[in-house]
Amino acid sequence: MHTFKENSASGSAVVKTLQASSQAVIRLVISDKNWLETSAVDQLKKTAELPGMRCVVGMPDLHPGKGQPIGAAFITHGHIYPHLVGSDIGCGMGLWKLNVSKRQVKLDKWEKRLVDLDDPWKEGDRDKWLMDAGVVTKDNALKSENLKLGTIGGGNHFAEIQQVNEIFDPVVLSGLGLDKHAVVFLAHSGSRGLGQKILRRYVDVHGGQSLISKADVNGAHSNGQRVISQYLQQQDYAIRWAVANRDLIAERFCQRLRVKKSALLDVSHNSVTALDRASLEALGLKHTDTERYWIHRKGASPTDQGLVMIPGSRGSLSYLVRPRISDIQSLAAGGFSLAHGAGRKWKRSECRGRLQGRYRVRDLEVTEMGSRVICQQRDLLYQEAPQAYKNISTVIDDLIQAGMMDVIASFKPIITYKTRRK
DNA sequence: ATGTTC
Repeated sequence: MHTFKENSASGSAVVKTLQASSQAVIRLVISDKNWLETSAVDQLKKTAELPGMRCVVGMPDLHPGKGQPIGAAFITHGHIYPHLVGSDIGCGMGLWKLNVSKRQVKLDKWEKRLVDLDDPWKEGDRDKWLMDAGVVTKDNALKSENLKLGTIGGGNHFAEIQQVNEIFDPVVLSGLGLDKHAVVFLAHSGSRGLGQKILRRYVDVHGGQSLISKADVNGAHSNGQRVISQYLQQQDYAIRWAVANRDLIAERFCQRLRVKKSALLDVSHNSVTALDRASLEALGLKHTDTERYWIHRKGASPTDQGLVMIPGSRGSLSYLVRPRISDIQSLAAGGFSLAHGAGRKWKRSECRGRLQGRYRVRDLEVTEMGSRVICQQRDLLYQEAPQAYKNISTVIDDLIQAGMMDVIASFKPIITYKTRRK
């Protein structure tokens, strides 16, 4: 059991400082009523020991990952760690408004129309789609990944048709053109094999080591500046590729459903970016010209990109939220990041054993909310069952209590698409 | 998370 010291500076009982001394501050935006695995905290502490690390913050959806935890923000000075961003560079949430109302959705008919969406997009030119989106590269090895553009992928990725459930801020919601009858499309996907290829290039050479941005560093990392700008350039390409990917996923679904879409937001939760001066000041850090401060987000949404969609598990509500930019001190205490979802509670490997005695495949294909889940992979269906995830309302509550955001509206799933591949 | 593979 851990004992936490309250962070009196932030004035919040949710934000807890685990470690304030030594080189890096460790904080958790996690209340006592939230589920938290010890191994995730151990992983967080381990990353705090990396050279150049200044601040690590666990989000309310923090859970263990492969070496480093998922649902966290990592602030470094002078160092970039590609492996902290992970292989799915640019993974995130895209949200669109559909030009239909909830009563126009015919469940059976729509479900039947959602076919041939796992294979590469053949109805159009993938390279042209990227070109039109301004996503171009001369790197032929990266171009070869374009085959998968417009596909969702596996794991926790999904596409979901949702309806408005509850409205908390009618003014902001109507500003988006949404009312209580609105239907939206949410895509959670990333850069597929592209991000993995980019990460591999750096891990093969540097392992878990950082790329050092220090301009005048000597010795082994004297080419650090060049390596770091290469990584950032490739990362930027992967992020923009992932945005175009989510847009094509939405386009393919809309063509099947014979509806029109209009974009509402697209926010990535896996990336590394430089911290701006105002953020540094809020953290009490000094701005320097020779070395930058970097924020790595792994399963954490940024608070400086406007509205954010935080989905629950499949079969629970998703929340459209607005970061409280007027309270920069609370945002700083929370690592300028929000949760990216509910967060796993159980390991993938243990879900089937825990659930298959109580739930049959048919029980999981229709959720307690009455929504449909299209997932023809039995193991994945169990791995992604709502029971395998934390309670999203606790995650949302923790972020509100931390003073970091306000909820605009909640959304209820109608159809979740995972895969038709057996 | 992904692509490849026993």
